[in-house]
Amino acid sequence: MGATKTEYFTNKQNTIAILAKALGHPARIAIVEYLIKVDTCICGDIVNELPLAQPTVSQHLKELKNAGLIKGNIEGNAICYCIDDKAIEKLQTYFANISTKLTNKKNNCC
Amino acid sequence: MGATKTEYFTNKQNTIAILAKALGHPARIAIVEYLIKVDTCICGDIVNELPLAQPTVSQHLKELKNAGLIKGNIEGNAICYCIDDKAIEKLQTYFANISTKLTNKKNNCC
DNA sequence: AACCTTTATCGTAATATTGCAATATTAAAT
DNA sequence: ATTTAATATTGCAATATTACGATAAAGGTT
Repeated sequence: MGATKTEYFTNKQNTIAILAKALGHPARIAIVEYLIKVDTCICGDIVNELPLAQPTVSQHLKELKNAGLIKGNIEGNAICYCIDDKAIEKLQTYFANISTKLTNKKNNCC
Repeated sequence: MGATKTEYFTNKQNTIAILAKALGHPARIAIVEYLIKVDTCICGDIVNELPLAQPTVSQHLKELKNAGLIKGNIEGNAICYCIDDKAIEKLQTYFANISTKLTNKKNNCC
């Protein structure tokens, strides 16, 4: 075996898991933070920001893109990457929600 | 190779990545959601809530615990699991923060 | 003590991830 | 047309994850 049994879980659970998994690597966190920091789509230059080889960075970008966290537009011979706001918003809403639920908890914890 | 180069990234980036990674599986999302839903520490019974074998659930619980997302107290022959509020709060703050940054963006996107 | 319940660990198979050198692709520049 | 620059893909080795049967450990119950 060894393959995640996605079919046993809800769409929402799978969606959040996919987004979380995509951010489950420091390089991909660093990429997302960089894209937010520069406050614009960035064409080129992401590779130079990371301490990893170009193919490795390309692969991380691909995973972020597959998860829907970033978008990439071809711009000449470069590619322009930006954050996909919707994905971040999904995560923000999700954690704000469960955080609220925790605050309202009776806290009858052992 | 194949081992994550954590030493190349900041502590904060690694911390968020570890938490996100722990939530990067629908079973672990389901466990966290269940712990929040029941609004108390749950002693036993988590295995019955999931469509996975007991050793698999035990392993997922271990990973959530290692990442600091849940706490487990031994209670007789059962174990009492609860959410670790601090970890959820870390994630909530993190995403609220980058979400705000995105909203304030000039949006000079390609 | 013998038994049951609950949870953890071991061992193992299947699969996925991480990282990079080598190479390919694409499009602009000369 | 050739070169240059940016990014992607391929192929591969090392490692990690996912899942579960079998078994162990720990603490109640009878």
